[in-house]
Amino acid sequence: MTAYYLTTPIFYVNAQPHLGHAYSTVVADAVCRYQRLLGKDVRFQTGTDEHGDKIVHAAEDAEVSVKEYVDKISAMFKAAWPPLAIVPDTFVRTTDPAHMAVVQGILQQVYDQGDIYFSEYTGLYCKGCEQFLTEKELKDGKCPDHLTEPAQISEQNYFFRMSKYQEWLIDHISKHPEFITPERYRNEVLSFLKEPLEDLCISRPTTRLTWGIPLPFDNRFVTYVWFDALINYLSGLDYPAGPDFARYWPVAEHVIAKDILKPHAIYWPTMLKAMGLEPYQRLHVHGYWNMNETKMSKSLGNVVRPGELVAEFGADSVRYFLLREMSFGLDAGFSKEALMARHNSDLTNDLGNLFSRSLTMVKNFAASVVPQPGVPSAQDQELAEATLAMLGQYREHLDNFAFHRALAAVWEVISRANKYIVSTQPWELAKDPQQATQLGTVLYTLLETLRLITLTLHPIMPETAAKMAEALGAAGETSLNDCGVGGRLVPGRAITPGAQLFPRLQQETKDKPQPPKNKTMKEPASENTPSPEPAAEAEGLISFDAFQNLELRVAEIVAAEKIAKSDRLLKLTVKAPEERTIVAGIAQHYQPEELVGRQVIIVANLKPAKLMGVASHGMVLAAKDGDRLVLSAVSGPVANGSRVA
RNA sequence: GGCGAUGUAGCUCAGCUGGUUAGAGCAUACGGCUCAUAUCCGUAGUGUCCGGGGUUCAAGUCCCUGCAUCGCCA
Repeated sequence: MTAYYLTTPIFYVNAQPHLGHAYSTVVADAVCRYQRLLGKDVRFQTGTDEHGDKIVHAAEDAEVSVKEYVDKISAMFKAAWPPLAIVPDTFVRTTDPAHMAVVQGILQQVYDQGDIYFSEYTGLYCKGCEQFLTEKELKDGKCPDHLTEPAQISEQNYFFRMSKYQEWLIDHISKHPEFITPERYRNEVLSFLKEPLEDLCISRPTTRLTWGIPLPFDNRFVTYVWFDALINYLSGLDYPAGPDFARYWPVAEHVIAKDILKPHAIYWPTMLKAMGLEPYQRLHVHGYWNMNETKMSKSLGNVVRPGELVAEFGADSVRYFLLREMSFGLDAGFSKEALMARHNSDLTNDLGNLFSRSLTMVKNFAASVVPQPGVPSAQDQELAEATLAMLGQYREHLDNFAFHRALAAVWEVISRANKYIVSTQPWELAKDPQQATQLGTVLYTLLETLRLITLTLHPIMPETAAKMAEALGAAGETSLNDCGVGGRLVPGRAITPGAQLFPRLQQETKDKPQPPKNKTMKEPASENTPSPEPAAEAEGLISFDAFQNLELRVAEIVAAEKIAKSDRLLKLTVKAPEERTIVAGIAQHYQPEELVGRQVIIVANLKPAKLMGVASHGMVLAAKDGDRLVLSAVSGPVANGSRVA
């Protein structure tokens, strides 16, 4: 069996897991599941990076011992993955004795062969921070934390002779176009390598830092950062003697975010070369998730906790969103609205509904078994062929980590299948016994399409794919090579429709005049019992139901202009969160330019009306106080579209 | 400051080696169907392809330059 080895970075434990960590790890998990689908023997590794002065300081701030601190945060990372349906095979901690021993062995080896030497390092040192600062970190030439000028001091340290391997590295990258992907990062590395490489400082004196791995050849120093962290990719395989190392290292691939490109694309291959090892096969570099235009980081308050998202949307929905929304390699924007939109439109409407309507028809028109197909018509064949073509694209894109493209290809087929149902009209065929064969062919083609779609979804949405496979009676079929061919579905097999795959998320999908929930709640009441409303209305009171019918939402005004020929009306463009036009009679009280950016409360489900020729979709609430008119507002910023109740 | 990336419809983005009227999804409007989770299908718009120069018969796509955003600088 062919082997496959994929790692995420090991995450630094100075902060809790956030969306960026989750993304790297979801990507790796999805690829590993895909490789398993291809029948490979897969090893999937992640872990935590636990040494260094930042962690010592974080522990001090938390008033716990460093050991307690790293144990706690590392455990949080470990616990973060199962809820996202992420299942690593190994979880390496750099404080594991086994890892530390491997690091020391490598240091000694490289030292013995002369690629580590003792020298002097000069830099700007802040006594308050007890560390060197780069010029970028300085504010007006001073340490931003202590507001003191750092001193120019020299320190003796050990250096890795990285420059020695520069030419080799340039040559290797040039000869292996796949070594660093996407290509933009490969170019970035090559252009960086045009400048002479300096040697890498790999130690810190124990007078400054003791929380690290002691250098085996000089116990006055601990090793610093990369010679510790990067080696996890080997120590997790029991380098040097373990059988896992021999098996998996030759097929090693890494997933990283772009901020650690240089260590992985330059330090790590040269380190490996110095150790006499082959470099990894491929390095896959992804971008950042931006939260409303600012980079996500723990220092800002806009951290999204993966666990919260899973609780709100479900693991599969979050995984799908992360893989579908970001073009691998580029940055992407994250918002709950976007996640909600993907969930409702791609998952609930397109996939979930296709699945539901297809299985219901099989249940109603074919007694819940896979029907015997007849001779396929041109339309039937077209769908079947498009599905098989999709499988090819899907594989090609996933091989290249182009998740968004792979998923676009799958959803193209989902869309085709929905069109296919409309044009074949199985419910009409079902009315005419003479067309039973044709009906059978249509339903068979649909089930076959769904079976293949299900196969492609296993790596992306494991829980959903399992449910779908179960309903299709294909639970055990998880080999893309064996099952990823057409016509494999056996007529007569039982089909068992299950529960809804993706419940619609209601909170921010109030675009439609009425959510179905209200309707079903109200209907029994109006049928079975006399409505209490008339009596209440007589006293000027309305029922709660009546209030619920009113859909109030917070909307942000993004544009405002006067309507010609009207001195009272303004045409407003608002985000609620979808964009809509509302005409408001407030021109005598507000200037258009002072409205932009304001959040107001609107009635979102008002019947559209034309005012002075402009269609208005909703109404802006305002208080009337004699001649004054004051717009409604919320007392603090909230997400556009938030329900007011 | 140096190196690099990004800037395309209201939103999120796709556009490989330059070549017919610049695309998709979402959102919006209108119409149709009823198998389905009020879902699905069809139709309809809108773009100084960041600005300014240039190369070319032809540039979103190449070159120069400016602006904005982001990353890296061991």
